[in-house]
Amino acid sequence: MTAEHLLQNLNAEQREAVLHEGGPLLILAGAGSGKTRVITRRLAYLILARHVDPMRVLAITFTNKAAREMKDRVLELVPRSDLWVSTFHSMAARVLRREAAAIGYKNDFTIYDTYDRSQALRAVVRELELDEDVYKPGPLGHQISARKNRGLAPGASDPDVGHVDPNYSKIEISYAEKMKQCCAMDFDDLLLKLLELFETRPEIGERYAKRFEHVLVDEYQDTNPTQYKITAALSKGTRNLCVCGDPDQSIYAWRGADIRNILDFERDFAPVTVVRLEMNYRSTKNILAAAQGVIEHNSRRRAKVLKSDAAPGEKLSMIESVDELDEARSIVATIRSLTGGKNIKLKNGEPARLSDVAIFYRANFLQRALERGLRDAGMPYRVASGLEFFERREIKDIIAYLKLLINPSDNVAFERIINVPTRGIGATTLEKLQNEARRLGCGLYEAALDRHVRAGFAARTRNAVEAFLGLLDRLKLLIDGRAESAVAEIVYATDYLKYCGDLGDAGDVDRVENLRELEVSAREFDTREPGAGARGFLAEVALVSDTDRINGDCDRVTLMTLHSAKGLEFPIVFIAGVEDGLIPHRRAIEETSGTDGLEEERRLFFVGITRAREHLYLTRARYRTQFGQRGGLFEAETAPSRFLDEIPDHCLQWTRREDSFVFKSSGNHKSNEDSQYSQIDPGGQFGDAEAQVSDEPALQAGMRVRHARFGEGKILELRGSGANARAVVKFRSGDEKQLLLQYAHLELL
DNA sequence: GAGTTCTACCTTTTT
DNA sequence: GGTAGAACTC
Repeated sequence: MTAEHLLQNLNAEQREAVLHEGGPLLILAGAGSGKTRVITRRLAYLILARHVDPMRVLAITFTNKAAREMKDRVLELVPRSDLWVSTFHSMAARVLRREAAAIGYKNDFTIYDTYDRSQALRAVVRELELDEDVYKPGPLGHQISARKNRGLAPGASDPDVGHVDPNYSKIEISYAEKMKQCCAMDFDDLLLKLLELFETRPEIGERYAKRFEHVLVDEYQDTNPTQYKITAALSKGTRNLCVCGDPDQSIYAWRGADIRNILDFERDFAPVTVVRLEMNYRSTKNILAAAQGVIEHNSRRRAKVLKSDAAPGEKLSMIESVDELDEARSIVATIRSLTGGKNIKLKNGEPARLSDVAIFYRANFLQRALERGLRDAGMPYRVASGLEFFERREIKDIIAYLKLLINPSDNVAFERIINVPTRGIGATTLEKLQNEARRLGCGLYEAALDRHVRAGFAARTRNAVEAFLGLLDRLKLLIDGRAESAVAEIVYATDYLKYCGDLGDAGDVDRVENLRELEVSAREFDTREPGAGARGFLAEVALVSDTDRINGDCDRVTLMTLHSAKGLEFPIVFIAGVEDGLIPHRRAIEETSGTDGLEEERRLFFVGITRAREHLYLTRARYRTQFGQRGGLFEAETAPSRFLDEIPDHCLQWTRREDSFVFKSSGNHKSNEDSQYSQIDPGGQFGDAEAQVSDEPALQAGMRVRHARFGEGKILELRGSGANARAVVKFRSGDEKQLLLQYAHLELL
């Protein structure tokens, strides 16, 4: 590869961005404008043509997966170029592991995720003897995070609010102390401590600023104030800072991102070269027109129109189905019609495959129904979003062992595993240990190691605790070895597989599977990062999300949230749950002041639309189950998203799936998939009289029935028809419930 | 101290 | 409908 090659197939603006020599550069890259290509070429060009030492280039991405991809793509252009590509968080962790002593931490500090943070906060509230119903760990953590991101010290008063609840201040202070004591940092701490390091030890900051001759930050519209300061600190020396982003794709204000970072970049880093990439190479004209129509409704926005040479392509489809299961089926049916081999060909001339298809949704709970639909239809899929693997109990348990072995001060890990698998150490013993630890001013593990402390326990407890300590002692050797053997040994030595069986629930097979998978990813890590070992594995695992775990080489449909879809593209895209209250999300509108919340929702929808290259389907369920039976089921029909009105009419075709369809389908999913769609009939009433599933006896008022959950009761009244058929039942408990027959599975007595 | 059932809450989005 | 912690029972 020569430098000349790196400039091929670039338009004038892209070329300018690649060639820009030094000094602050702002790349305003519209959706689908070839940003990734520009960035990777630029990095390669720096190395090949300007002979910058790869070691002296720092590139920051939004996710670990993006980091890996960027690194791979640069390696394709320039083999053996050892760039530093990572997220802000892993970059911070990496620097801090090296420099921890300078801010009074040990190198082996633990990284707490949101769950660990909640555990720590729960403990704090308990220690302070405050009301746990008032001070809930989730919201507390959120608030602490928000305050940290605004640069407020623990317990500091908030100039914008004035009065701060003194109990809250106490919690915040104790939490900070606890983190210090456990030698732990949460996600926000990683960034803040890095900044603290740079500020309190300027010579260290300068060393890094000097080391990085070029700094590049991708997705700059989603950086928060702390990240802004880190960026500024790192690029202070050379001023060779290139940031890249799109204000229209800013979707992380809720976690402290500040869109002003990108809007004010020109002012803050003046003089700045600005390159605008506005030629869209990704989507059909129809998709682009829809995206443009939507985003133009944002008032706080610099006008920008994406250009395109593409063909108009197909219209977008809006499919309105009966309920969430029907929605899933409609998606399956559509995918089948697109990918069945003889069917459509994509622009590249290849027939569409399942891996060309992605399904996006606003909230994780939508995933379940979609998955069910796909699974029932036997359609392979993979889920690339949210809390899955690393949130699993068994995974967290094994990781907690690793954490404690590496960082013996980690009280949260200690509490998690002292009795997992169960070994006869209960709440009483733990409480004693906590008291002793407080008295001695040490961690729980250290307290347990003290024989005087253990002397206070009953013989049986003492034995159990000593067995536990012995176990840890034997495992200790593992932390300097390979990640795979550490994981495998912990599972083996704790007899964890047996414990999985003892839990006696339905999930034990999955648990064993998951543990296998953990071993596999440990092995992969060992191969990928030879020498990093168990320590390195733990460090990585703490910052890795599930999104990072998906790999592209299998022929499956991909499911993910709209947020994790950012930066990706697919030939065929479905966005499910395009309903008001979901997109835009109810809480985004309610909780955020003014129109900001709504505008961010609109950007999120825009991000979703612009992921699609050729085919875009929007779907909605007219009735959506939320909170099981209690929620949305009995509420009025969902409303189509208000954003749909913003899509030009000529781009969008509406389709409505009929009600009776669901009933015919009951029990036999296969038959539905090729069932007909019907064109919307504005005047027509769809509800028909076939209220009952054919093989179920007709219900009548007065009949006695049993419900799986509510028990026995009497039908007072029957209402509605079709999918809407309901029974009002008075149960023994005295409760009167309205149940949808379709779901209630009432048993006749 | 362990195991079972009960209850509340949940559903924004993630490093 | 599913989870996680609390309350309750043995």
